[in-house]
Amino acid sequence: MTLSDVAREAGVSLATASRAINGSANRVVRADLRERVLAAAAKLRYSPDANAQAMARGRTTSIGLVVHDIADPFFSSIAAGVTRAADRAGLQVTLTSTQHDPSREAGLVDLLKRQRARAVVIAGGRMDDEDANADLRTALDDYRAGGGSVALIGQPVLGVDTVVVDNARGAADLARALHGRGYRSFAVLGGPEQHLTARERREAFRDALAELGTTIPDAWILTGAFTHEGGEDAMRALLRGDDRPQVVFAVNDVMALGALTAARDVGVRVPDDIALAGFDDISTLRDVVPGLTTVRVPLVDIGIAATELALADPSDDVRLTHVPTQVVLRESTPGI
Amino acid sequence: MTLSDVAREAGVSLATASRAINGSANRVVRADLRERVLAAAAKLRYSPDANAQAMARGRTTSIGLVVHDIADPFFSSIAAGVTRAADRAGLQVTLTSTQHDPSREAGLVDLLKRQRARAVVIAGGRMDDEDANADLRTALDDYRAGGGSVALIGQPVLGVDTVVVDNARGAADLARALHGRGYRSFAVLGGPEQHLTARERREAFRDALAELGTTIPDAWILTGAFTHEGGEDAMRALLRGDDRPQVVFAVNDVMALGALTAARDVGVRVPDDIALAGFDDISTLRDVVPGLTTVRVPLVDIGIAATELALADPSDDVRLTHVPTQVVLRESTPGI
DNA sequence: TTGTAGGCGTTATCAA
DNA sequence: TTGATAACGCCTACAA
Repeated sequence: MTLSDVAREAGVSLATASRAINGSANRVVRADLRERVLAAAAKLRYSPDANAQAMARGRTTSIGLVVHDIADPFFSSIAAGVTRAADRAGLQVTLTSTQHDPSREAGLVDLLKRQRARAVVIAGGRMDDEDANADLRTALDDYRAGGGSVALIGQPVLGVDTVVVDNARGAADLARALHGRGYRSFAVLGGPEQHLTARERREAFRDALAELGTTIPDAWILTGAFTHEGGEDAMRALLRGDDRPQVVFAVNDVMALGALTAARDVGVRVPDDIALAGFDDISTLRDVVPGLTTVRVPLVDIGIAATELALADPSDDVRLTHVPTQVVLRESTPGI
Repeated sequence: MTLSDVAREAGVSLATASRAINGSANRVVRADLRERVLAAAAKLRYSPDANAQAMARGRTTSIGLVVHDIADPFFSSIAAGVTRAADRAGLQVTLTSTQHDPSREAGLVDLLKRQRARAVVIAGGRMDDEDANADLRTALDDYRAGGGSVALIGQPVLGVDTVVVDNARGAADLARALHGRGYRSFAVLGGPEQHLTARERREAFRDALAELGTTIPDAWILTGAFTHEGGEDAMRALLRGDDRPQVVFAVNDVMALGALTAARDVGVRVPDDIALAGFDDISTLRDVVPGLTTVRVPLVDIGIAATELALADPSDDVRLTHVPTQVVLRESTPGI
């Protein structure tokens, strides 16, 4: 079962067996000996102990991933990218989830540090809340002090390498595209006040419209949770008003889908009575009718990019990988 | 950084430091010493090395999960259950993916064996193909010989503990429910010929109808991939025919959604022109219109159940956890 | 209750 | 090229 058994069976020393099996760089084993070792290993069904190897080598072969909810298509697509990139690099992925509680991120990083994961990818967007970020920052500094590397997906606010989604550009492009289709009155389901991704999209959308001479009334910039339910609630609140915008922009697709549910519930038709747009282009949209206008974010690629960033040679300065977005116009915003 | 450092800092032996920090069962450390050790650990920002602990203890704290595609809502929901159960048990999840290639399962189990994962959960259904299963069976036997435990989700064909979904019952219930709504002509998008889950659903559906005196013509039992595209292709083929059934049963929701796409493409309305039903009740359905009739499979619970099964005390005989299913009638099958 | 020391399975250094 | 042997960081009899 152990390498010693293999060595004995092959009649060589432990060291030789080790070299024969992992093909250590400069050290070469005579062909016939290697054959014997390999044969012995096969015969004994030897399986190297990754933990022991990790100890001896001083590094593991695993990379950690932190998400809020793996069942959310946003995160599961990113996870698909991470697993693919890790696989290519010969690494395993340790999946951890906050179960929607951002304050657990720091604890998960600590956990991953104990595993001595080589790198960690954190997939949730940041909040504009120094206290909330402080714990995570400490955990990350700690982790990096131990030799681990980190990549964030979202905003580069923690001094570590980050895959930055061009939210502002995407939201502005979307605003212009909708304006181009003739819309002149807008509402925004804006997500949590302090959620940076939500904020970037919200504000860029508003500002781009302002440049075109269209103002969104404050009452039509609603806040709420970054979830399906959050979108649903916000939409319901919006539709309770006397007046109604021509088009609603939800700062992510999941919220937009919640808004769609709410609209249907109260008998408001999309896009006949009100148009709707989201952000992310999650895979779920493939099956949604009417097709939802959105801004495509290449989620799988982002997972890959983050993994590669985290696995790259350490660098002194903070690296940023910018990811472009692309407006995708569909039936939910046919135009006026 | 290491426990020795902590021990030195606290002025105690390595053993005492170890006991103070992990609170080893029967051995008790005097309060003041424990305090000192804990203080030293905190001061030095000590983080136990999980790999070293694993070596010394002879067991790791991780559990492996094998899926075909983490971005598929079916698997990501199961993964959510697995992570939740693992979290509760104080374990980490190592996520591995075959990227849709079932023949990679055996290799992933070998990998997990090298990691000395405590338990492995395999989430893909089995095929009726002894050759294909042989490799996996060998890998699993090997893994279990090394002390690992396994839980399968699907069919109990490999001699290991399995979470068994009552596919036959669900499909039969669905058949009866549709028959009860007045449908008398049916087609089945049946998935891969040898895929056991697909087969169970397909055959039980057909048999239940036969008992009610309704026969499905062979030409209307189509095979194809177990995917969105598979459903789309099969539906397209079906709709090319001169005649058309009243209702189509796709053996899983992802295929049903593909079928929906195909129907829309060729201008066939669901449910006005043709009714449609799926199986699984994946979370995506929440946002699909018309609401898709399906058979609910509690995916998150299955993930939890499989994890608990894999973590349970070893047993000599094969354990099966049966999971009930439930027909959910929605607008896609309003009845005749 | 505390400390000493051996062992977990590999890798890697250093002689031979 | 091969083989002893000392790490790697921790746990746990066994002794004190």
